[in-house]
Amino acid sequence: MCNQCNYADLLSAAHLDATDNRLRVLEVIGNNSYPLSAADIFKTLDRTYRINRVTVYRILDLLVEHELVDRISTGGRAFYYGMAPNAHHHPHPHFYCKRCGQMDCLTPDSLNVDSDTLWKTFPGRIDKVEVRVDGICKNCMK
Amino acid sequence: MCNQCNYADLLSAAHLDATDNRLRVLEVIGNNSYPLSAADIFKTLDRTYRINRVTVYRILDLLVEHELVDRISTGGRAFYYGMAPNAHHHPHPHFYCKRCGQMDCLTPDSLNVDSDTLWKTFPGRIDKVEVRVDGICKNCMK
DNA sequence: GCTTCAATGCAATAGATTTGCATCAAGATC
DNA sequence: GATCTTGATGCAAATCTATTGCATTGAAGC
Repeated sequence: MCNQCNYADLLSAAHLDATDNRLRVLEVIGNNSYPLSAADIFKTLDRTYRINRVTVYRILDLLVEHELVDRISTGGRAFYYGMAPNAHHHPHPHFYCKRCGQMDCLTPDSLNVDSDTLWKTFPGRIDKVEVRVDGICKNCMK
Repeated sequence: MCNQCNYADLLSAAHLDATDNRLRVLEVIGNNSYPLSAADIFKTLDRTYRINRVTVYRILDLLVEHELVDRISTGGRAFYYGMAPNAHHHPHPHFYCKRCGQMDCLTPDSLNVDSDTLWKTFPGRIDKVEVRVDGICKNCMK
């Protein structure tokens, strides 16, 4: 849950019009404490405002392209979406439960990843380093 | 390319019959220097021996389940498959080029990941830590 | 020889995402 | 004010990847 991000500002800083749909998608992602799938986001929005599934996908693509939102791969088939790193959101690893499909955010320092050397020496362009822990969550262990 | 793994031994150590198809799938994965998609593996095999796509998927599931093969997520839609960590294969991060879809192995120490604390303190079961670097590869940069 | 069972093939289906094309509304232009 | 343009959206169909259900086959055990 983020009380610090102003979603309209984020959009305009990325030179994107702040349409109702874009704001709503961004709010759903930003107000959630863990990443969501496109289907989750669609379902959440569609309960209140009628919106098309494809519109959600297109907005997600746009937000990812403009680096407002992070597309996170899971151990499953669907991508999950969370806020991209910015002033209020630091990069952090995720935990994916392969039993229930829930994805959680781990604290930025729960895993210590030193990628400095790679960034300096890699013969290509690095956009991001994704760290994901797979396993079974506490709830599913019971 | 692995000259050290004996695939029949790996299978029997996992209590799996060493059928021709299983051996071939394992060989394709083990003899390749970077992870392959199920479609890649299928195409490679089907050129020489007629095999069904579903059989490839089923063998991959089996090998992943028995931890002979690692299912690796990419920044794209398909999973890629590489040898699971064993005596001759150490865990290592991967690089995924989002332009050409090629996935490369990075050296185990190109990124320094310290996950000891997490393994000790995490309130659930951890199966693996996947580290993936996304970007554009040297070739696609030209 | 007969039974059993795992491995495989084939066809159909599922799930996530993308594409093509139509529509609509807000501005810009005349 | 009428027209043109453009970006955002909706809807239907297609695509890609993976999975499921059911039939077949072939070797091992009896």
